[in-house]
Amino acid sequence: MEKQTITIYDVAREANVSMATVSRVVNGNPNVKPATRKKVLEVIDRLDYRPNAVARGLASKKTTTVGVIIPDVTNMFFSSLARGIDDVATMYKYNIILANSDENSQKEVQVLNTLLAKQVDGLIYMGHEISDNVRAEFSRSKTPIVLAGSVDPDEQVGSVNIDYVAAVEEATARLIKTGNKQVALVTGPLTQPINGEYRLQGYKQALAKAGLAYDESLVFETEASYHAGLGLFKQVQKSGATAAIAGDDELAVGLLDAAIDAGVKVPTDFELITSNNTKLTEMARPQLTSIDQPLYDIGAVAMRLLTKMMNKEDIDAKTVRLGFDITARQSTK
Amino acid sequence: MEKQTITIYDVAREANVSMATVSRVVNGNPNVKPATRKKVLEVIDRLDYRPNAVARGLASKKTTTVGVIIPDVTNMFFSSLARGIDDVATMYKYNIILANSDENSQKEVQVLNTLLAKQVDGLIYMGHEISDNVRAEFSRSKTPIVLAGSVDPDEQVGSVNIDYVAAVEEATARLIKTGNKQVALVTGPLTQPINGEYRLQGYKQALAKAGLAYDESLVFETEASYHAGLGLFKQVQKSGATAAIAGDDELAVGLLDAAIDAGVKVPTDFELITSNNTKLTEMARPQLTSIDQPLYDIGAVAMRLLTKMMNKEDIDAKTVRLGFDITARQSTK
DNA sequence: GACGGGGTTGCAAGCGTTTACTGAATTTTT
DNA sequence: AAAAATTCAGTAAACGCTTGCAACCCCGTC
Repeated sequence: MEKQTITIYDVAREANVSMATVSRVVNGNPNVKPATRKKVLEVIDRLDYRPNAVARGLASKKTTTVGVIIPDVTNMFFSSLARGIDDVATMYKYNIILANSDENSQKEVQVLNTLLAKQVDGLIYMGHEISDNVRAEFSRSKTPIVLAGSVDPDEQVGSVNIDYVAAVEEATARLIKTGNKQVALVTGPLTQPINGEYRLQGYKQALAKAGLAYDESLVFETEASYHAGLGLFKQVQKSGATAAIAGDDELAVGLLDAAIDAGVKVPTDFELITSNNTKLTEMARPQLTSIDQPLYDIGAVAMRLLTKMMNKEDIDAKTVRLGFDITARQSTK
Repeated sequence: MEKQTITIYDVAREANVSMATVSRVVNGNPNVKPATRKKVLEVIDRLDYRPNAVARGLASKKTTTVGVIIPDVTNMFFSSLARGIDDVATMYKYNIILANSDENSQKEVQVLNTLLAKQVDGLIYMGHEISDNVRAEFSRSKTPIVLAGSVDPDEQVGSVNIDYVAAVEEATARLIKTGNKQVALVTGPLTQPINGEYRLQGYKQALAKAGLAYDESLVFETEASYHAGLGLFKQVQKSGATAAIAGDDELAVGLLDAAIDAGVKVPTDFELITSNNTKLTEMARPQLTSIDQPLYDIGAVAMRLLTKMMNKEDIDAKTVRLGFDITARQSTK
């Protein structure tokens, strides 16, 4: 004897009204006499009725669920964004289907399809590189999509981020101002626009403005991970650089730890600025000076933007650029 | 002119078969002649048909979606579990609805209800304390539930974790062996069974076996956060403790950083063992010795267990206890 | 006291699939 | 070669809810 799930019919019967009426009170439709509403509400409460969201979704063509594609929840950068996303999603009564992609375009396409099959009302994409396949899916689908913390040269979909060019330029300038003639740029793959186009450009601009020549051997392309940083420091040091901009916090901590392990004093002998201002920057010793992009807010704003799109409200701008700061800590003079 | 979404009917018509047949091929039902299957598949491909998961869910009463309640994605401990969960979920064709609860029982109940309304096939709960409200919802619902990385004295639902008593006992013993007469235990709220019952018990057992008296003033109850650790170190030091067991990695890093900031040498003057072996333990300097609970695996196994429950397979044990280790690093002698 | 209307409520048609059940076609038995 | 068993495919009834439309009730009006 399974406990029979109770439906809108059961409520209707018990309350002596039609299911349409029950549906109306459940949905807050004003066309219900207060007395009736009260009666129905009581029955709902008594029967512990809980509307079946799947049936609702089928009938209304809205699932109040959005898909979120994330490279890796375990990465603070993305989990911070995710937290912002989830909080405003909750605020607007949406739920989030979270799917890890490992930045693997095949998985991304795969995930994108199951998400669309599940009829999500919207989609938030995080990741540093939008492959052609993914881009194709984006333009084919008419589901609203917003990029969070990602840049995309062709602005097909919504997106929220900061001005990475300006941020890196400012950070680099700062390092130059404290006397560093050779500043290294250490980032993830240059194929990712955020690195290969934006950060690199900001870096070059700062150099140019300071009258310094651009030296390719000071640009290090690696994986954005702690271990990559740890392993790369020696080379960075060998290049003659006395300071570095890191494109990722874990990467920066790796660099920092390697410096410490090698007996290099930070910031005295080597200065370091990182990019994401996650908790890690505070936890490191010395604490890391960082470009402060408001991760949580980026996620939050992205989700907010998405709600507007799902609501078909007018959007003033499909891409929102949030402000950034540079938080000075102990890894710079 | 909106692009009309195409349904199973469209496919059926184009392929000159009934929708039932299309449904069969989509679901891999063997009762379809190969030739027919091929024909249908071609049409599906040509029309770019994608089965509507919501309709499927309604008809089949399965959503291939599981709910995951997490205190905070931003916390490495939980995000590591989440990653394990998502990976095996994906492996078994499930998706995950992720909801942050902030360990707030009101939010938890709230979330639990929307998750159940969405007809998730199963539920994974993370959190250190199961409030009575939540427990009540658990026993009322007939949806399979598994706790990941959480302990619950009354074993109503499935759960996957390690033997926290033994782990802390071993860690404490280790600290005692290296000569510490006064070992502090620094954890989150003692109201959480994992702290107030398990860890504390393990701690006491180690003390007892070493013939040391239990001293309440060496037990510190705080919030499991970096800042809490940072602020608490002075008190810990004042208590006379020369070593500590921390119940959380961020907390431990806080303690460690405060020690460094105060000029206390770790491990020479103060030894520290933490509990979760997240990436943080490697990133800290000195690196943190830690109880090594296999977070990813706990998540993975929890999800695996859940799939079995959803499948109504026989379960040998509702609660599985994974092994643990103690990874020695630089914060202990 | 018949009439016009707004406020309420019920009816019933979907929403896009799954899945008994049935029936026809084909193959296997005997 | 007829009977029995299989295979393959179609019919139609759910699944639980939303929603346009129609019907009804109750007032205030004239």
